[in-house]
Amino acid sequence: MDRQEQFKALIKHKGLKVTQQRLLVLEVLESHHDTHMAVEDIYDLIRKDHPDVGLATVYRTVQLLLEMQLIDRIYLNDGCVRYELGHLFDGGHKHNHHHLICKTCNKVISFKEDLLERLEQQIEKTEAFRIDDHELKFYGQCKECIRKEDGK
Amino acid sequence: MDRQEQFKALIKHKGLKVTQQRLLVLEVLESHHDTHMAVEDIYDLIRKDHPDVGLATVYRTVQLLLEMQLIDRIYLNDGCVRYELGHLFDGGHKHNHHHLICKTCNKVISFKEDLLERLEQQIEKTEAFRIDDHELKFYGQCKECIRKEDGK
DNA sequence: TTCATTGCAAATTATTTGCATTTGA
DNA sequence: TCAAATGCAAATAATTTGCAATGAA
Repeated sequence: MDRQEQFKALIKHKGLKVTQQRLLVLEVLESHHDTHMAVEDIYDLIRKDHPDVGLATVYRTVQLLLEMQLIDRIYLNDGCVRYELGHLFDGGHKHNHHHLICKTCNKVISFKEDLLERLEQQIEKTEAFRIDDHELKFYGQCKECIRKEDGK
Repeated sequence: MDRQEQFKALIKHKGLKVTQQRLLVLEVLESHHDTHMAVEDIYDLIRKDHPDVGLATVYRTVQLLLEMQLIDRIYLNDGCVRYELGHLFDGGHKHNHHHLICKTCNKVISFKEDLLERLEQQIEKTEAFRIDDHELKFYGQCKECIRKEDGK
């Protein structure tokens, strides 16, 4: 069962309807799976082929997908709210938000790494806090920006 | 030199003025150093004793403190923007944002931990990205909420 | 058919800005 | 004195909501 089928099943199971608009939002997020998209970005891409989809619908759909935990909300430090396809679609294994954020060009690089498990275990013990999920951002400079700065 | 003196010196050095309002914002952040405050929270606290300080001034001051890197902006996943006293005031050592966020009661617990250094080194090598700072959030349930849920 | 969903426009919320007035150095 | 800072109100930006029309089951 591919993502779209999975999504349709989930939607129906909730007693909701599978609409063109919902599929479009999902499609856009799927095809930009490597980036982090603001609602306006999603809206603009949908508009190209479907000019009469409303912005409010995109907001509502994003909200819905978020509640269904199919997408994740990301706050980078530029103040913009962005979204990306969530982990449930990646086979349901444990979720990780790992981002390298360049403070010069604002590029965001995602990476996968599971070295935090030991730390989590330690924290669960010392803080008596059950950890379900984590989000880790490193701020610094990407190689392109380091190179440019050196060249000055 | 205490924080306030340090702040006055920095402000003057920039050719800016030490005003009552700026001191008030700093004071509020200092006395709530354990929490993360929204601009409105800061404004409300200041208002109690100084009813004619304007909200716009608080926004402007927070902006200024942020640029001076004296405070840090935090995005929790409830969509609210909050601020806390930054690391420069803690002696200038390397900055860490470590938060445990309870998904049930939204309580935020801060913790200090430097186990990420090895991971940073590895990433600097494999991704060719220079890391200046990081931010780590663990989402889960705090002990109080675990207890309450068990008691149901 | 029937109720969820949509598009639109208006409302709301958070934040910023223009400007006349005030104030710190 | 005099530019920087302030308070207020108006402007802007992001998001949400009310409602009549539309569309999926």
